[in-house]
Parts: sequence; structure tokens; C-alpha cells
Amino acid sequence: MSKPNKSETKRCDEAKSLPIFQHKAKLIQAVKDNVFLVVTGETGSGKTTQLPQYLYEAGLWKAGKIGVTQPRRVAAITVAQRVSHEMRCTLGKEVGYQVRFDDCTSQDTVVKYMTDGCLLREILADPRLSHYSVVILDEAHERSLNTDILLGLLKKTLLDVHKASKGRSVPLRVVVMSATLETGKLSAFLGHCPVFTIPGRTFPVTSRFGSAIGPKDVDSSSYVNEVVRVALDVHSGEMAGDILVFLTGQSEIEKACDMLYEKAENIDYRYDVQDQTVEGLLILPLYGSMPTDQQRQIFQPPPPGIRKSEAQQRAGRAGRTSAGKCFRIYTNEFWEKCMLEYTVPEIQRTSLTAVVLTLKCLGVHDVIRFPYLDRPEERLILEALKQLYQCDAIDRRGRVTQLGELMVEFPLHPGLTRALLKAASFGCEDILLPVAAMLSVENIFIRPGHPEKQKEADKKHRRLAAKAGGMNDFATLLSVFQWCKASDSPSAWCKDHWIHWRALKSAFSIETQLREILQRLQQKRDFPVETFTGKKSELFRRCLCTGYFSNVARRSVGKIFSTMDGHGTAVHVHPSSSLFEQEAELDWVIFHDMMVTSRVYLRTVCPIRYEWVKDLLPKLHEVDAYELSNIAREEVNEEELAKLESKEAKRQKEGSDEDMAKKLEKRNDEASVGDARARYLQRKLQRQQHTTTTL
DNA sequence: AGCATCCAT
Repeated sequence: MSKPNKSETKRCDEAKSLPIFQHKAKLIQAVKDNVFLVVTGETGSGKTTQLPQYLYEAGLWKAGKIGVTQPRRVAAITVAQRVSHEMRCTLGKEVGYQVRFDDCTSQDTVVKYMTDGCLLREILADPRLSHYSVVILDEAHERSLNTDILLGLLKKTLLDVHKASKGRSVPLRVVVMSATLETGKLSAFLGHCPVFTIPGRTFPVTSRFGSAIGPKDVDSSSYVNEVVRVALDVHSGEMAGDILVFLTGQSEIEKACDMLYEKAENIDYRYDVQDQTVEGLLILPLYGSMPTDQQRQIFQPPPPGIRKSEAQQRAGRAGRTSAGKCFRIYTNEFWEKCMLEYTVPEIQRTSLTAVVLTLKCLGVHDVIRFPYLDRPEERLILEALKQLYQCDAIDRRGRVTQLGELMVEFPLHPGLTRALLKAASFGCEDILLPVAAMLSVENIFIRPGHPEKQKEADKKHRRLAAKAGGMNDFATLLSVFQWCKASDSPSAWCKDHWIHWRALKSAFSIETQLREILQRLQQKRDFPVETFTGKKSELFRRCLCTGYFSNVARRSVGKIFSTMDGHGTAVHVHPSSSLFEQEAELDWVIFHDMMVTSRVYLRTVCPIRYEWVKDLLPKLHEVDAYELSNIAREEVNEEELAKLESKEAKRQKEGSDEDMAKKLEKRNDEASVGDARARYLQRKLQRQQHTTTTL
């Protein structure tokens, strides 16, 4: 008897003992009978691993692939591994996965796990998803931006029966899997589709609050210490059993592991980032191997932004095999006063520029009335539309331009893509590709907590910036990329210069990916080619200006800058910038992003000359954003439209010689008129939306 | 004079 056989049998028994197994036939029927189906069940009910297998066994794959999306890469990969194991096939054959930089699928793949972003990319190439028989959106309650967009797209495409049958012999089926809390809302959104609940066996969980973290400690960043302290208390004071600890990220997990190792070498622990409901899960078996129905214990730190709904869901994990206890490290008062009920969905708190371009490229022109599960503020949509117009991705009627069709191919913020394409048109993409990649990864500069080491790191970083020419943070990023890449030992180089090697490695992969996309697009006949006539030393910054001219700021008094986006926000150069303390020498700058902490800071900054943006700046204000979303033509009457057009003509006549800053101030009044109209339209839309969902 | 979330294409 060989070991693999034994474990396979065990795994098979495990699958049959899962709560979902008893509902197999009914589930398959429910998927077959409905275009939309919501499935809910506790973590561990087996819905993620088993449902796709049931659908496979039922033969759905013959009509097209069974696709399953996950909000996170690790989840997509590890679930695919497990399912291929359970189905006894090689990963990448019948069962595969696709995440960015890692496509483990083949011609034979019929059960495909992937990130939600990957499926969105696939829809761009094949809007009808003609290779799929069923798409399962998993973890919909997490409300990731891409899952929300997929939900809206699939609703829009499939609820329209006419469209659904067009170009497809078998209608696509959509299963949305979610935690119990969100199912009513999801069902209503999807035309009141049925909800299939997999009842889970759960045992009572008693929760108790801690004493260390109260309302005054909202910013407490050292909560890991408290977690470790409570873990050790539970370890020595409570009955035997497993302990689960929820932590916010990889670095917190590492920190906790280090501390535990220092304080209690005898504890056997491992961490596991495969769990789908948390970012990191630390498992501490207390006394060697445990019986399975041991009392389970959990405690929850208050990571910045954790919500009551998430905390409650996690506490439920303690009651999966027997009664359990949940130890929270924060006080009852903290729970009452500091924690929100739910997370604001990502779609309502992020820049929508890239998403709106994707929608437009998919033929969704009226992006304001797109069916959003939770509608983002109209202001955010209009802002995205304006930015797309400004970087030539859409024309003034809101139609995607040839350039926009090229831009959507890049996994970048459209402004950055615009700068890259400008450089490519001059044949100098080599200076922009690394910058685009470096701006796509997390901060590459390490800043240790230890004061001495911090000084040392800051010094090294300043030296790098100076060596790169100084006074241009974009150029610093380019140089760091090139130096590291050219080094004999890139990882040692990073260590020496206090640079995140992991971040740089991913910047290298991203640069390669961007280069490949660019090369593919350059084969096309309509790829823009231009000749640069200015000074060679200005080429780099001129390219950046093409993409970033909506991020222009001008120094007003002292170290205070004012943004030129019409808001006139007072901003400062971030202390990490090579332009910090050089403000007196500056006049106009462009910046990559703004960060709000004690002040509004500009991060990644570069000085420019006013002449470079002079002709571009009026574009920030000359257009009516409603028209960009195709709403003006349908909603505003003829008279209003005529008024708008004459106003626009007047603006264009104003010319650009007058002092830009003064002009922008003047427009604040005009903006308030626009706002009033925006509110009116918003109300009207809400009424319409209400009618749609209650139909 | 003073810097911080995480995930994803």
C-alpha cells in the first residue's frame, strides 16, 4: 500500500463529508435551471472546491469552460492545486489557473480558476465569453473592484435576453458565491435570482473583548505585540486546542512568528496565507497533534479598517468543529465607537479612470447608468471621464479613440500609459517602461523603524537620488531600476541601498510584460509615430507631461503648492522626494500621486516648465463631463445643450495667455452650477435605478 | 520639518 493512495482515499472521504456533498444533485439542477444563481455557505462548506467539480461531473464543461474567479492570486492558485489533486489530474490539464505572470492552463483546461482581473481581461478579447458554459464569481462579498465590474457586466449582458442568445448557442450561466450577509442584495441585483444556501454545521462561539486597545488607540500600529501576548496567555491558560490568529499582512505575520519563536520555542506553529477569507492566518497547534474536534480559539486584532461584519465572520471560524472561543484584543468600547459595520466597496473609494476606459471599450458608453451593485459617487465617474478625455483616450463625445483602444491593453493607470505611448511614438520607450513598472509596485524604498537605521536608509536614498541627477523623482526610479538590473547581484545591491528586492523583482516582471504588450501593439499600422523637436534633455519630462498634465501644481507661497485641477488644493512636497527642501527653486511641477496624512503631500515629483503644459491645461476645463458619458445628449434638452456649447466656445476663445491660476479660480463658480445639475441628474438616476432593481 | 493598508491587470 503506497502513501499517495491512502491520502487520496482520505481526501475523497473528506470531500464527501463536506456539508455541500448532501446538496450535490440539487445544486447542479439549480445551476442548470437558472441564468443567475447566488450560492452561500460558511467558509469550509466546500463551495469553492466542490461546486466546480460537481458541474464538471454533470458534464457542463462540454458546452464550455467552467470559470471560477477569486479576488486574490494565492487563492486562485492554491484552490486550483487542491481541486486538480482531488480530481486526480495534472495541474494545468483539465484543471488549471491563470493569474498575472502565471498562466497554468492548456487546451485541455475545462475547470479554470483565475483572478477576477484576469477574467475582465478575457472579456475584453471575447465580450460574450463564448468559451465558457458557466462563470462562478467567488468571494463576491469582498466587493473587489473587478468582481463588482464583472457583476455589472454580466447582469447587463445576460439580463438582456436578446443579446444573450446572440452569438451564443448555449446561454452563459453565472453563479455568484458570497457570505450570507450580502445574498439578499446580490439576488435583488440579479433580477431576484434564487439563493442556494448550504447549511453549515456550526457550534456556539463565545466572544470576549480585550483591555489593551481602546478608542484612543485607533492608530496603534504595534497591535502585533498585543496579539502575541494574548496568544501566549491562551496557550498557557486555556484548554488544549488550535489557535487561529488573524493578521493584516505578510510583514505582520513574519513579525508575530519571530516574536513567538523568541518567547516560546516549544510552540509548533506555521502560517498559511492560503485561507481565502483573511490576508494571513497563523495556526498554532498547542500540543503537537490534536484531535479534530478540539475546542478552537480565535482572536482578532483591530487592523486598520477591519469592520464588524468581517470580525463576526471570522469569529464564526472558531465554531466549525466544536464550540469555540473568540478573543478580541480590542475593548468593547472600541467595537462600539471605532468600528464600522461594513467596508465601503472598493469601487466607491478608488480612481475609476482605468475601469471606465475598460467599460467604454466593451461598448458601455453610458458609464453613469451602468448597473453598479453600489453606485460610486457621480463625481468620481465624471472625474474619470475627464481624465480619459484629457489623455486622449476618448473624444469629446465620449467615444473611445484609436489611442484609447491601444491604452486599454496596458495594466496601468491611463495617464501613465499615455506618457508611455508618447515616449514610444518618439522611439524612446526604454526610458518610460521602467518608470511605469516602478510606479506600479509598492514603495521600493525601505524605511526601517529603528532611528539609527532610518537615518542610514534615508542617507542612502538621498545619495541615489543625487546620483540620478537630483530634482526628479521619476528619474530616480528609472536609475534605480537600471542600476539594480545591471548589478552583478541585484538582491545584494538592493540590500545595500535599502531597496525592497521583492518590489524590484516585480517591477522587472511588469516591465517585461509592458514591453511585450507595446511590441505587439507597435506591429499595428495605426501605431502613432512622431518626431521630437525639442531639447533632448527635456524629452523625458515632456513625455511625462503628456500623461500627467492633470497632475500639475504651481508654487504659490513659500513651500506651498496649489494644484491646477480646478480645486486649487494646497499641497506640500513629500519629505521623501528629492525636491523636498528645494521648493524655493521650483515653480511648476508634475506629480505621480497625492497622499493625505498630516498634510496633503505630493509623492514622486518632477519640475517642469510652464510652456510644456500651457497648451494642454485648457483641456482640463473645456469639456462637459456629462457629454463624455453620453448622458448629455439623452438627458439635457436642446436649449440647455445650445447654452453649453456657446459656453464652451467662449472658453476656447479665452485663449491661454491669461494667468492660468486666476482663470481656474474663476471657474469655481461655474463648477457650482455644474454641481447643482449633477445633483438633479443624480436624483433622477437613483429613481431610475430603483425602478430597475424592483422590476 | 517629518513620511505608513491591502489586493489586482
